[in-house]
Amino acid sequence: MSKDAKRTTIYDLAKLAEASPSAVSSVLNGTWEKRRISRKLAERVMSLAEEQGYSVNVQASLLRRERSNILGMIVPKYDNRYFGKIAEEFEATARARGFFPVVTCTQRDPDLEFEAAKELVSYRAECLISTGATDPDRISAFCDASGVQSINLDLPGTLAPSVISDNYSAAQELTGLILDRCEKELGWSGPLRFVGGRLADHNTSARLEGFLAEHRKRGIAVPQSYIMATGYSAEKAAIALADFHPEGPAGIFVNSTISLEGVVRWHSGLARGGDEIRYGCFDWDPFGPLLPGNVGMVEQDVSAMLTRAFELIGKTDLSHEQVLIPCKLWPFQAPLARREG
Amino acid sequence: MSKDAKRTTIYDLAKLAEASPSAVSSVLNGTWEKRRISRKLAERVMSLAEEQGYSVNVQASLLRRERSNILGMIVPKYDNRYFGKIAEEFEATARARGFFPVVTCTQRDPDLEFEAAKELVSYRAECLISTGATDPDRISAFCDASGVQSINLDLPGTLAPSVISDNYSAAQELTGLILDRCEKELGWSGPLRFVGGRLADHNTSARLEGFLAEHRKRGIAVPQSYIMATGYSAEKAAIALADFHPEGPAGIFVNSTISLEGVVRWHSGLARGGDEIRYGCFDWDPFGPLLPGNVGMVEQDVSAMLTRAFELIGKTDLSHEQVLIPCKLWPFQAPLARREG
DNA sequence: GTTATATGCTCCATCGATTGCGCATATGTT
DNA sequence: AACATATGCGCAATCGATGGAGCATATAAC
Repeated sequence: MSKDAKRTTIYDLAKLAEASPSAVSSVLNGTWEKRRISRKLAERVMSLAEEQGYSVNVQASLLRRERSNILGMIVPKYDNRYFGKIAEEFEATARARGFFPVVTCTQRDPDLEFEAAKELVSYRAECLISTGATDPDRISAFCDASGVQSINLDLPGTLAPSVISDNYSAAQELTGLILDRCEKELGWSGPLRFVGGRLADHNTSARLEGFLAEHRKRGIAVPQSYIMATGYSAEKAAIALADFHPEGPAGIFVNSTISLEGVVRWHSGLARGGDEIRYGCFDWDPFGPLLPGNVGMVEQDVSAMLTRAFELIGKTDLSHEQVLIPCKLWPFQAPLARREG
Repeated sequence: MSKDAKRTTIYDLAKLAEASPSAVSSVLNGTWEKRRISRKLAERVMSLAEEQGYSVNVQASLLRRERSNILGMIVPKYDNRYFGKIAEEFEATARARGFFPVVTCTQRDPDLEFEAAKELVSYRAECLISTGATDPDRISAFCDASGVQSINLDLPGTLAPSVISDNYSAAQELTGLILDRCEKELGWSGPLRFVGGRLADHNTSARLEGFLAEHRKRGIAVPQSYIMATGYSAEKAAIALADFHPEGPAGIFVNSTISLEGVVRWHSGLARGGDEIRYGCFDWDPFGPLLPGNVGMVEQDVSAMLTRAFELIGKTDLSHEQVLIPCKLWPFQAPLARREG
C-alpha cells in the first residue's frame, strides 16, 4: 500500500470499483445522492477508498471548483499571549466553518508581510486577515486588484474594514487605575510615565491619547519627557529607564508585555527595592498578577474581535469602517504584605 | 483592474502579448532562457503581468508539476514561548529554503491532530513535522500510506525519525541546580517535589528519570507523594499544592511554564511569604528570572532542533532513530536582598 | 401497448499551468 | 549552393477532480 510511487486517484478507484471516475468523484465528495448513485456503489467506492488510503488531490479539486476554502491570516509574532490566542482562535473558528486556515508569521517586516500576502493570494485564498500589519493598505490594495477580500485586525487600514480594540477607552481606564492606586497606596498623584510602543503606530497613539485624557481630566500635566515610546522591545524599555532612579513614588503605564519585560527588569534591579513604584500594562500575561508593583492589566477581547471579523467574511457591500471592540481591564490586588509577614 | 470577475491567466497575458500560453508560462516561471524565449518577449510578458496584477494559480501549477512545496507543521498550542518560537523559526527556515510553510495548531487533541494531518496530506505536503503530537505514530502511519514523509519533533514516535530535547540530562542538571541552591541559601538538602506534566508523556517521564537520578546520585530518597504530575494546566498545579503549607524550607522542580503559573500563584499566596522556597522550571519564559524563588530555567534549543529536522527533509534512507538535542540551563542569580535595602 | 417518470450511471469538456517535441526562420560553414 | 547548427516559439497532451448533459433500463400510469 505504501509502495505505490504514485498516489491513488479517482481513476484507480474507478478501475477497482468497475465504475466511472465521475461516479467515484461524486461519491467521495458527497454529491452522490444528488447525482443518483446507488448506495451500493457508493459504499463499495468508499470502502475501497479507505482501503487504498485515498485522499483527494486538493490542488486538482480546487482548480476545478473555483473555490479554495483557504482563509489566510498574517500575524506579526507568536511571542506573546495576544497573538498566540488570535492564531489559535482563528484556526479553530475557521475550521469550524469549513475553511482551511493558513496562518503565517511575518516578524513585523513590511516586505515579508507583503510577500506572504502575495503567496496567499496565489493560493487563491478566499479572504486574507491582516493582523497587526505594519502596512495594511499595501496588502489590501494588492488583494483588491486580485479580487481577494481583505480584513484588518488589531491595526486599522483605510482600504478594508478594520476590527480593532478600543485602545483609547481602555488606556484611559488603566491610567485611572494606576493613578488611583498610586494615590491610595503611596499618597502620590502622578503624573505617570508612558513606556513602550511606537508613536507612529495607531494603537500606541490611541493609547497615549487615552493616557493623556485621563491626566487632563484630573488636572495633571504630563511632561514631554515622560512619554517614552521606545518601540516593541524589552531592551529598549530597560535602556530608556536605565537613568531613572526614583527617589520617591513613581508610576508607569506600560505599553505591551514585551516592554513590560524591560520595565520589570529595571524595577527588580532598583537599589531601593522599588517599593514605591506602581505600574500597569496594556496587554495580558498570566505572570502579570505575580509581578510586584503591577496594579492591573488590559486584556484585549480576542474572541469578540474574531467573531466580528468572521462576520465580515464574504460580505461585499462593506463600508471600510472601523469596528471598535471594548477591552477587559483586570485590576490586581495590592500585594500581600510580604515584608510584615 | 479590480473589476474583472475572473482573474488574469496566462491565456489572457498570451493574447495581450501576442504570444502563446506556453511562452508566457515559461517566462513567468523562470524557465524562459532554457526554452530559448527572447529577452524581448520575456520583458514584454513580465511587464504585462505586473500591469495586470497577475499571480500564478498555484493550484493549477502544483497539479501539473508533481511538487507542492508545502511543508506542514502541527503544533499543540501557541500559549508559550517554546511552541511560539518553534512556529516562528519553522516558518522562517521553510521560507528561506523555498517552501511554503503551513503551521496548524491542534490543541493537544489527538483527533484534531489527525484531521489536520489528513488535510495537509490532501494538499500534497512534501513533509509533515509533528510537534508535540499526542499520537505521532498514527500520523506517521497515515503519511506513510500516502507517500508523505513525516518527522517527529519534541515528542518521539516509532514510525518516523524523531528530533527531541535531551530531557533526561537537562532535568538532572536542573535538579542539581535547585538542590545546590537549597543547600547554599537555605541550608537544606531536599528531596524536591516534581510538579506538572503527564507521566504517560515521554518528555515528562524522561525528565522525571533525570530528576530521580540526581537525587539517587546524592543519596536522597524521594517519596512517591512528591511526584505530582498533574498535567499541563496552571489550575491543576495550584490545586495539587493547595494543601502544602511548608513550615520549613522546600524545593520544587516545575515541569513547564504552564505549571509554573500555578506554582507561582501558590507561592505568592503563602502566608509566611515563602522565603524558604526555591524552585526551577523545565521551560523558558522571559518573566522567569523576575519571579522570587526561581533559581533557574531550562531552555530547549529550538534552533538546533529545527536545523536537524530540516536536514532530514527529503532523505529517504532514514533509520527511525531519535536525535537528542542538548538544552540550555539558565541559572538565575539569587534575588537582590529586597528586605535589607 | 404506449407514453411518462424515475433510477443509475457514463461521457466529456473544463479549470490553469507545464513541458516534450517539433516546426520555421536565421546564421554559419565549406 | 547545399548543408549544418542555432534561435525563437507554438502545439497539444497532461496533471486529478468536477458536473452538465445525456443515454440506457426499469417502473408507473393510462
